[in-house]
Amino acid sequence: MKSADPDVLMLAALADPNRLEIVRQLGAQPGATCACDFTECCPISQPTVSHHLKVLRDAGVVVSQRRGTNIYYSLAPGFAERFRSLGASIGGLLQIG
Amino acid sequence: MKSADPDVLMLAALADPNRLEIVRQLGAQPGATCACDFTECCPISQPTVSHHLKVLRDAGVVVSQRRGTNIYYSLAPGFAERFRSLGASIGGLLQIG
DNA sequence: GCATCATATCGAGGCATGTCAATATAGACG
DNA sequence: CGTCTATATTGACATGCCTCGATATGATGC
Repeated sequence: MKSADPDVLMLAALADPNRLEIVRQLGAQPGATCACDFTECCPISQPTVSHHLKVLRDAGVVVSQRRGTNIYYSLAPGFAERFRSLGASIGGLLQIG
Repeated sequence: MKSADPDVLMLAALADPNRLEIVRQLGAQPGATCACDFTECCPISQPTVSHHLKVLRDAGVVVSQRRGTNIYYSLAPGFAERFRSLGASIGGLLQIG
């Protein structure tokens, strides 16, 4: 069943309420966000947050960066472009305006 | 866990290889496509195609229209816009170009 | 080295989802 | 009405995913 398609992987990564909330928070903040902050935004435990971050990382949605003990996450460069071009490839003929 | 968020619903609907293929085919073709044509594009049975089409319909991704015995599907009007605005709400600050 | 904090991994439980065969519904045409 | 084609629904099974508690890893400071 494993879909090797990176587009499906990206969509699946976003298709979870908690992960979408994480990604939205990352998009709303200018810099990077500490992983510890996500335990507050979502009603899930720390291991679950870590799991979701791994899914997002594997899908190429976010990137991580160590800073001392903490690990900071931010949207992957080129993610917005990837999302946009996927939308164009899907509904290309309908983008009238 | 039922996510009432329509964005999550839309993303989940697209996050399946066969459904994404169906949606891509709908986006690539100018008019509407007969449901019977999707049994060729994907290696799945007719009931499964019908199930996927229902998921896409429930998520507001596609719309159906009866024409005699056949049922024709096309991308829902406003889907492209919905997808685009979701991308903007996620990666808004990163859309530099 | 040892204690501590932050994050990741492991293992398991429970629910959702994709898939199919079988059957039902709906329309078209005699 | 009966038959045929096209699509949807049902029921069942297998697999996958989200979640957690427990534990491991990794970095810091004493």
